[in-house]
Amino acid sequence: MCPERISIIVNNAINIGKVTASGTVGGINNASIKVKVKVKVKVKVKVKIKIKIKIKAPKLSGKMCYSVAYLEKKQSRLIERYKNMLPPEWKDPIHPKNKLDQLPEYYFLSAFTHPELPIVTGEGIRMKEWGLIPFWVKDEEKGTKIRKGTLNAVGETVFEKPSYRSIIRSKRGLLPVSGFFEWRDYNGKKYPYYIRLKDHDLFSLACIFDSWINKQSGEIIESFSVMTTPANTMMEAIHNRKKRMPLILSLEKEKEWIGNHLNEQEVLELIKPFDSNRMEAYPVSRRLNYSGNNRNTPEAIQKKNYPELPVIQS
DNA sequence: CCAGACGTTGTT
DNA sequence: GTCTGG
DNA sequence: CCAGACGTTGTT
DNA sequence: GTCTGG
Repeated sequence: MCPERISIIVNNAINIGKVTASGTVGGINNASIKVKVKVKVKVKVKVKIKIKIKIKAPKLSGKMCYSVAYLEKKQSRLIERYKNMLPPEWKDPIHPKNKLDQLPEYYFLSAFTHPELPIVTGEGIRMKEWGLIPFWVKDEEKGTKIRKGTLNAVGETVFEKPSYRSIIRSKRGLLPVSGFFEWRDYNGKKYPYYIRLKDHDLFSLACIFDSWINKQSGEIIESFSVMTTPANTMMEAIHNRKKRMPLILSLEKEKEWIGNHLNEQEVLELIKPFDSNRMEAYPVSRRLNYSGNNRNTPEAIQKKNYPELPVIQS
């Protein structure tokens, strides 16, 4: 129940002590507690002590999804892929609303550059920037700051976080990708892996999105965050102590996710690791480790053999 | 009451 | 170790 | 996530 | 916008 040791420092024997300690608390590993102590001296010997204890559960830490490949150039293919969940007018690929025809192929895109990508929503496919700016952000400076940390949204806590808790109920979307990248830490070296589905088709990363209005300029920024969930066995093997992966939705679940009649429980039901058996992964060039390089080249998804690296199976 | 945070990751 | 930039 | 920097002064 | 800490 109690941390292994707590030290209390009392200043001048009158008031204060503020202590932090960590250990196992109530069965929670690595929980940290903050103890605030108020001491009132009554007589020479008698002391009244007030202790307030706050237990903070450890953060769910996670490895994440910060880079993807998007290799589908043709908007018609994209629309075809998602047509059973798009509004009727979207079933016609030449409808004037469709302005996605200039999409290049993206071999490697880093979320940290806030790329603009097509997001499938209940209203259709809309371009949005990666790195969510919550609607309540006051100014551009704050928005720039906050979006560096909203590239991903932890599935288990998404109904609690101020940045996400309201939009998770109504603004859910899909980021179509060809694959994504994760780094494996082996003998102190970082090896990037390209991960995709065995069928090599486009698949969907679940995301949530928001609109932000710049009050100064009137500009509207549409942005999104990719959901994450605990890793499946393959993603765990790509090691990294983090044990997380992006939320991949199966074909059947895609439509449900972007629909607007799910309650909290039903949304949480969808936030589950994807089946390892349907995924594959292989190492790629360590050139991807350097953001100074132009990483958006076909080499990014080319398999590279590292003799020292044990193979990972799905 | 007001001011400030609001996110992710990382680590021994 | 910890922060910043990509 | 990764790599790379990590200080001060002066100036417009 | 809404919660937390002071």
